[in-house]
Amino acid sequence: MTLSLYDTMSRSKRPFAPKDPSRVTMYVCGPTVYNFAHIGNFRPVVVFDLLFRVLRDAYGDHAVLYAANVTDVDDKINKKAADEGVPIRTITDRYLDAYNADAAALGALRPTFQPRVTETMDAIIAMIGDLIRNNGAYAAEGHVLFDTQAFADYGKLSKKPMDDLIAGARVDVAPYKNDPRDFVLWKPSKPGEPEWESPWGKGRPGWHIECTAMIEEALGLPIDIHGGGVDLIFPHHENELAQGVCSGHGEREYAHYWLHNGFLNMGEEKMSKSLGNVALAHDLLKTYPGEALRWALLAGHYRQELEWTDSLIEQAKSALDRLYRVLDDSARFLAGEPSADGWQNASAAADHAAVRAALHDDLNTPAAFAALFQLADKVRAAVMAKDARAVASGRGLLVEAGNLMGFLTADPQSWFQSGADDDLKSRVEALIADRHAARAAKNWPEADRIRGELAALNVEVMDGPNGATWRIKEQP
RNA sequence: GGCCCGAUGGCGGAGUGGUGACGCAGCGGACUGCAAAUCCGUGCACCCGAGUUCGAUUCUCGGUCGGGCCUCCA
Repeated sequence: MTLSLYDTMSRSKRPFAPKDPSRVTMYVCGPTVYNFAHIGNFRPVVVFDLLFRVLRDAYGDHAVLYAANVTDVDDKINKKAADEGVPIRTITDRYLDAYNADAAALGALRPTFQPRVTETMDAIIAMIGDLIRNNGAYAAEGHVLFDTQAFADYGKLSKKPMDDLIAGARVDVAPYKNDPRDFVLWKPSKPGEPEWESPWGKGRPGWHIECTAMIEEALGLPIDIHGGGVDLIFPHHENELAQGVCSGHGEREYAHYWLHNGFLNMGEEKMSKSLGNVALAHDLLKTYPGEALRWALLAGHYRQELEWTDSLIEQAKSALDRLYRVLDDSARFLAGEPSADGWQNASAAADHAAVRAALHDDLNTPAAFAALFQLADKVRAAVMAKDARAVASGRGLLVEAGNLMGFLTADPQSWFQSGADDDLKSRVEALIADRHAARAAKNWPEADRIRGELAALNVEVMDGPNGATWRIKEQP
């Protein structure tokens, strides 16, 4: 089965072929760690995590190398550290930990490499040196600038004609620039800012060169896939590409596939911290299960824009509830049956294959979800038909297909009872036992009174043939 | 101004030149002591105009509307 991916460079969907199937490389631009990241920052995290999983599924876990960088040199970090009166590293470590915790809660696997700018400084300086030697960059007044004239293909990725880059845009025109489009590779630090020794004086790297150098060091150039948000196409990725090619480090190649995810919008407005309509993943995770947020982030195709609303999250939660209910019901049914005999449910296997096929079609998550539901329906039907081997096989396939996407990783019971502590659980179990007794005595008013009491605890009880089950109701 | 993307039912959201995915929500029924869950059934759409075609939501052109980038936001 071929994997097809939409490549921004060619503006078309094309079959994916890694340069070396035993060593598939992917790089995605990661966070600047100066605060908790908002949910929009996690769209690429989840999208490219899904791609990471699909690649591992296709080429083998150890054949895929995924690097996502951490920017830990930045003005906002400096300011935060100054405000709190703590070392910069304290800030970056703190928010990197928080970021990784949030990403994990959203079901993202840890990337193979997570390079930091501060730990890649030698490679950055070396690459700048190579660019100068290759006549791709020049030093001026303590700065080193990339010479955009030196790269004939500059603007190719973003499809921007060179002339238009000056005509319409307000480019920062500095006296030390040969051309307004030239961008900084190295610059002097301001007083009090972190600085590193370099052949061009003490200073710090420009943003774009950091990523190029981190790719080079973590994966080696060229790479198979480079990912990030659409907003990074220009100037960031355009500049990365120029640097990578002109440095001569990748046989004049950089990335074979450029993938870009669409923006996440808050209601009508673009989501950004300056507008104040921030939804931190850290906060959302207190209210919603990580899988529900992950589902919501994958509800639309990754290249489309996505409106982030409460309704979207609730629909995602309800969709997952349905799947977990099938898992729960089928597990209860199977509990009283002999263990599976290895027979395979061919119909369910076809749906399982459809999930993978949908993902291989440029990560068509909505189609994958549809196949997941079809598979779930078959498991449900097998439960109703009391066909134990069909249930066992189908359920296994459902879990496997869900896991491929980073879903259905929880035990169904804990999914429905998430948020309940042991104290609440024992109280609920006691009340359910009481209610069971009342129902056995056909004491309906008492049974309903207890159900009301459970409802007051935000617990919903469901009577089934094998006793009552319960779950935590929707968060208020 | 330049470049790029999008417009599908109450909501989210795929896809296709001709039998109207999928999910959430709604409605009717079954089941249930009543509910919930589940099952059966059901209503609801392809921005506008022109063209190509036997036939267009799907292709082409033109509009309208919305969004993104051109400013170290994923």
